[in-house]
Amino acid sequence: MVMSRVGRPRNQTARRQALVSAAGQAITERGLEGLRIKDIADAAGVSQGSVLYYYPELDDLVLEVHRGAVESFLASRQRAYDEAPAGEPAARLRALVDSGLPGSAEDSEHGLLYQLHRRAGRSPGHAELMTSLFAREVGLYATALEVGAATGAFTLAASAQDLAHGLVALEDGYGLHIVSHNAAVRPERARELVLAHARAVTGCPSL
Amino acid sequence: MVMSRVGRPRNQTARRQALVSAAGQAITERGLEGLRIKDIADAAGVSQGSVLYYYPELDDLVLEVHRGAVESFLASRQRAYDEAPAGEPAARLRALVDSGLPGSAEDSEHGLLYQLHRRAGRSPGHAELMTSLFAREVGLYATALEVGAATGAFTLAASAQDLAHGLVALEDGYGLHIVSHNAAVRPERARELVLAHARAVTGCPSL
DNA sequence: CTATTGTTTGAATCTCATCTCAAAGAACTC
DNA sequence: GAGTTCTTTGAGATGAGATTCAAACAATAG
Repeated sequence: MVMSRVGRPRNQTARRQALVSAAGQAITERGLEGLRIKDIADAAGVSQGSVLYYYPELDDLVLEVHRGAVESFLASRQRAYDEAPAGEPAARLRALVDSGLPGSAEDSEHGLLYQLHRRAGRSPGHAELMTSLFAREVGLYATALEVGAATGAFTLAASAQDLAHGLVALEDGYGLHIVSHNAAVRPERARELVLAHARAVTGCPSL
Repeated sequence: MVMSRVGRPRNQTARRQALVSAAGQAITERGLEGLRIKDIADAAGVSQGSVLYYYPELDDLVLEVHRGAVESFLASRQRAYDEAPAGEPAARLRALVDSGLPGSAEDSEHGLLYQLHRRAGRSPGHAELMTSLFAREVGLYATALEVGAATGAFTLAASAQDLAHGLVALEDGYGLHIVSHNAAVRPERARELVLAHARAVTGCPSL
């Protein structure tokens, strides 16, 4: 007798995706600390019971939100890089810098990411996501730097890896202050300072 | 008739100080999200009622914890700077870098600070503290850089202010990853990279 | 000492979000 | 259509923590 395929295997993945999106919205609005099942349910237009049906452990849902935010952020940076003219390493590096800093204190994409990163200190899963994000951002920068060095546009002051590390860390530092409403770190100024640093380590004046 | 000075004006400030210290401990142990009045009371060795007696608004207490953490952190950096040999700008700068990075993922002083900084996005009071901390750290670095430039030990690649900004942001970026358990950012490596950056912008090989 | 006000406590109460669950509804197989 | 499983709901149980409060206690003035 065959284990027959019966019943109602609907669009679990679609529902889950909707819940992840709704949870991201709820976190953006009320913060990670004040996150309530009700908010997620409301944002998704379903009942509280449904949320629990798909995610008996809320932490799993939050982890999915983090994963989604990381992937979408990386995709948007990759896109920014790809859309800049391939023949101009400086333009591509600039595109990376622009895509890596929050545009304002209320930038919701960056805001959500920083919120979720907070959990990394206490949750290995979140730490892993943050580690992966960092490594892939470093990879993006390292590629951009190496291409520039290969074409002669850049003269690297150290290994592409190390410089890429520094750029990502610098970005993260400024980004943290921007989303934290540090009045002394205006987005435009942060952008200038990161670019100045990039200029210094690549020896490329046109940055 | 004189408004007579009667009653029991005891050591309110001492009690408050004790509560602030206890709250800092509780936050370190359980995180800002999981902070319970009971934890604070236990850490301070008093009843829950006493905590509310002094801080009807828990937020006020948390803000005091933040203020205390900022002041003590700045004092320790100032001390590190002062204790390094006054005649050696490179040594003083190195001392600043060392005091600005968490020694490990479990560094409780840095961990507490990053925890508290999280509130800055939603609370003006916390944002102000973070802004003040940043400005004063920039001041420390700027002084160190200017002294070095004045004595000829450093050749600054840009204004001391801008370079100091960059150093603090870099530190914060690495610090964030360290306390977040990003496995790719080891404290020792972060220290090396910050020093390399300092070396690059000061032109001082002995850093 | 006594009155007065500051301090502390712990138990009772309130609040609010999570968790549980039985029943209703929906899609799919046969 | 009948049977089966998946899905959704909402109301009530549960529970953790905040808040209230009256009573006990302490220190100081006079």
